[in-house]
Amino acid sequence: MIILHIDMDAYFASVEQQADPSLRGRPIVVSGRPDIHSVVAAASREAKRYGIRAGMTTWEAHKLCPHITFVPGDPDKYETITRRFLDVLIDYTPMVEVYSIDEVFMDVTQEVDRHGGPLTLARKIQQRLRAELGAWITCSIGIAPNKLLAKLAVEEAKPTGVHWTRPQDVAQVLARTPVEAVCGIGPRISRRLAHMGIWTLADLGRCSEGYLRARFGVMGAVLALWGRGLDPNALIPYWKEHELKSVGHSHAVPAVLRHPEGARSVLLYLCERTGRRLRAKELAGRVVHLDLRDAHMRHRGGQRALEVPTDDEEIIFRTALALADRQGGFPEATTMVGVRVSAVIPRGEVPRPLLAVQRRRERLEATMDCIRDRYGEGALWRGSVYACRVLTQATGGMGRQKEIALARQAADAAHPGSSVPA
DNA sequence: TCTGGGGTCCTAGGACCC
DNA sequence: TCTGGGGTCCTAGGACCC
Repeated sequence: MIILHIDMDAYFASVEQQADPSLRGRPIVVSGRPDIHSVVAAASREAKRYGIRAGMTTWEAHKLCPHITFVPGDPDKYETITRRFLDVLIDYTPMVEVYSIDEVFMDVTQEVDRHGGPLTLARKIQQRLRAELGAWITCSIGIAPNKLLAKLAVEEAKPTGVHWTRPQDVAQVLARTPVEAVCGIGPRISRRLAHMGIWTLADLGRCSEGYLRARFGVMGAVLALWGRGLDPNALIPYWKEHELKSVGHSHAVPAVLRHPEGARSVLLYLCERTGRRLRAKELAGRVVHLDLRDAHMRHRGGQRALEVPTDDEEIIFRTALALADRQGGFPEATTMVGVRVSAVIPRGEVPRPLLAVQRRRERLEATMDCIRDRYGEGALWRGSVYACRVLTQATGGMGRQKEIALARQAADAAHPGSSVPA
């Protein structure tokens, strides 16, 4: 089998540089929202020269390179470009797996001979992508007998290169690859393995499956295969796409809203977004999950199953509030709020609500969706959400105590009772 | 100056039913 | 008077990915 792993180089940053010539050749960082301390989603190759890496806080990036340009991320733009490069790849074979927004696997076993071998095919693909997307958007390609080894091979190819791991090279790769380099082995598992004296994939390969199973359960069986350079995960072509399992949103809470009332408004906003996205995808979910994080980075939350799957933001919000209450309310300084709806099924399979009040709300939500589809997400706001937004944007330079007092007032005014503010 | 936002999958205990 | 085992659902929590 011949598998390609295609990984776009510094993807979000390259897309921004391609779109805006004034950003080309400059150190730039694509990050989240400007109103909170965020993390680096992508660093341009120029930024990487300063030691800036994805996952770093924007504050660290600024320290490493004071003249860095921060660009707010634009997920829609990246998705559009991803569609375009998928169109190119599908031209070569339908056996394309979309692994993430900037990574794909291709099974080109049937195609390589026609294209003059794996290396020639990989280079052809790179040239095609460059021609279609622009010279600033480049990719690296790893070639190997399976997905596990192809993903390892692409690391050797970066940036902009091609690396082929042939079957006769596998033993060497296993001997030099540390376990934590494998996708699926995180800090926790690699620490446990280190305690057992296992550092490389080859070390792992010398363990019996039974030994690993006894210690890692189901994961042990997978580890045993990885240690021998085998991959139990077959390529899943894009046309066999698995269905979405859950939909949710989470937000770091801006400093001015880090009190229970502020967190409550953020939660309402996130429930709104989640309901809207469920409706857009014509899905409804039966289990609501809440996640709250306090100033010490401790998480609390919970989940609750509903009787009937829903796409109604008010039901999601009320359920999430009940979960928060069960935990003793919101932490005094809530730094993150997240809500997620899982156990989703197609909307059409959900029985119609019997209550008139619920049907009325459905119509209201459908109308709000229409308005936002037509005039943008900012066309409609609930009072309390809008108050928080204004506050977040307008409090720069104000004293911290005054900010908090103002935020409390705004939140109190917007939702005095327990019902959802309009 | 503390550390984003979108997901998936696994484990384990308890309730409940047959 | 004491009591098995399997299946399914719910909840909590953790690990990991890009």
